[in-house]
Amino acid sequence: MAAMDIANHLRRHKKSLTRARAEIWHILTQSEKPLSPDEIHRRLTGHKVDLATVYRNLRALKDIGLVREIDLREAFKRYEAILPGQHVHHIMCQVCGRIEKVRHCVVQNMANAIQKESGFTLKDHSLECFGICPSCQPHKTKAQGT
Amino acid sequence: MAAMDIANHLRRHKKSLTRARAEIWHILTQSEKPLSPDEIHRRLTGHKVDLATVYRNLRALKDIGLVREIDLREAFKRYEAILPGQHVHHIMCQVCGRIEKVRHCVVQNMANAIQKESGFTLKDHSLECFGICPSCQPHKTKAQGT
DNA sequence: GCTTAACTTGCAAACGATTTGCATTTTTGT
DNA sequence: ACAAAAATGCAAATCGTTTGCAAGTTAAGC
Ligand SMILES: [Mn+2]
Ligand SMILES: [Mn+2]
Ligand SMILES: [Zn+2]
Ligand SMILES: [Zn+2]
Repeated sequence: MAAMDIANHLRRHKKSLTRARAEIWHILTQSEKPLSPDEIHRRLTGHKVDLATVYRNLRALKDIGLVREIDLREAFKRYEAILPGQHVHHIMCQVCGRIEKVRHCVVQNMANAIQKESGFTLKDHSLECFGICPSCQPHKTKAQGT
Repeated sequence: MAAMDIANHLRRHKKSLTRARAEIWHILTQSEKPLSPDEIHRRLTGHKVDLATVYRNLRALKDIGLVREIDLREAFKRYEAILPGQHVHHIMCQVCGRIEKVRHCVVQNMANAIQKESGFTLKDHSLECFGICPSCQPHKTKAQGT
């Protein structure tokens, strides 16, 4: 989604390109990981933007398909820009909380099998992984108790 | 998880087998779909159980690995009994809300690829699908506009 | 640019799912 | 049955998120 296109995308949906929206969109496109509403709010540096406005805009951007909402089993949701040609999932470290992208999408390969098994037409999916990152791997010692 | 084993499983974790727990567990094992705390609460027929107790017990059962918490993009979480040898995901109809099991797990096949790509040790994952169920399929007519 | 309608925002209050403090009750292990 | 540990009911608190409304901004046509 070129920075230029977002305005058109918004206009098509009768939405304005406001300062808050532009800044939120910028923050999301720059971030390497999905951000919480609060994190986004704290990164807003220009004119004052209310947290409620952040929520309203995240919802608006999500509704028109520019932003994806992600549940990583935290107390809040995270949001990330949907970039063209990118289908991304995530893996979060259960020890340190680090979040990385997983570009591998397993679901698309199996879409047919899932549709066949369920009889549903598959439209969308959530896939998030949890594990232990390289830095948090337990150190192996010679003793290998139970 | 045989009905008998749950008591032992609880005991191993210093948890009691209370009437509320037994009843909640029974409700979960009988349900064909994951239930919300409120749905569970409404299905409790025996002696009075407070909704807070339902929440406390769902958390307890989840913490000791008997119950799984599921996010289907609703305002609440759903819970389901973890039965031995079952690895299940779900697909929800975006039109009528119907929920079906997806016994197919795509992630396990790709676990190695994901671990290789991310460097993480994969421990767990969430995978939920969304689509349109057979009853809600749009009726096809001869006209096929854009 | 000017004008007006449509859309958005700040602010404070409301919401709703979930959690928690505490006195009381139930369950457990002996 | 008994004491200790764990769980419960109840009411209040929490906290992420939403909403009403008056005021401010943006979009579109002159
Ligand atoms: Mn995918
Ligand atoms: Mn799976
Ligand atoms: Zn880590
Ligand atoms: Zn349906």
